[in-house]
Amino acid sequence: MSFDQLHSFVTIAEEGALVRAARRLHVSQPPLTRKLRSLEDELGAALFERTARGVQLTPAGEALLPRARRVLQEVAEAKAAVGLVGRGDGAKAQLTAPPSPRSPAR
Amino acid sequence: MSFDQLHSFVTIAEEGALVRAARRLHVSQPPLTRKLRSLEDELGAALFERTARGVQLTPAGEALLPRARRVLQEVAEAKAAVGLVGRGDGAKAQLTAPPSPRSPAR
DNA sequence: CGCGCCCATACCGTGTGGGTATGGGCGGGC
DNA sequence: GCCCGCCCATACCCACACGGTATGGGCGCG
Repeated sequence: MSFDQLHSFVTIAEEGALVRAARRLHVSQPPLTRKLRSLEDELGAALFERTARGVQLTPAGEALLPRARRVLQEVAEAKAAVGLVGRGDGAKAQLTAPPSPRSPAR
Repeated sequence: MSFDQLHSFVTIAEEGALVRAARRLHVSQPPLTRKLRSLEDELGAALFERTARGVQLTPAGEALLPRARRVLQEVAEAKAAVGLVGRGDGAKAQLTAPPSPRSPAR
């Protein structure tokens, strides 16, 4: 699985149609069909019902959607945190101890 | 970025050496070198210091490590949730409303 | 001083991902 | 009833990325 797949999934869910999501993601529709298919395949469950007017979330899809959003957001935060620390800003040094549930003393 | 990259990063951090991580991940060492390099490149910061004895986390790497672990765990939970719902288990239907920030579920 | 451990690079083959072109189904307008 | 537009699926092709093997260079330790 990749973040890209999750991002595609979220966008498809928001747009309600593959073609619209494809336009918003600046890709063409066939790759999206494949990506979604591979994701469903990997998860072992259909995430959308295909209709003539677009797609609609299945229960499995609705279960995944909020989690996918959360994951994507956390990744973005992680990137930002690393960026701050990595570029050597002393003032942000405390970010090295992130707001994680429990800090596993490595 | 991919989950695979994050997983590799975490394993490298735990093992303290690319070769050991490679063995544990059932891949060879060169791909790991590249994967790590591409991750560092994408983040714009070095995550490890390379030494003759292995690798050592930089501040940026230490900032990323717990976040990476968290992301990976959330992905695993998302997969599990979809699996339960998708295979049509009515009893787990309430999983469609996922547990907020973090659940000590597991 | 040699040996072992570890990371980096070079090179190659395969697999995956994206793009274009095309087909089929369904609903709405006339 | 027919035509047109929208949308998803498939087939085919090409390029990039990923993984593996082989090899080189650096450093610490006995």
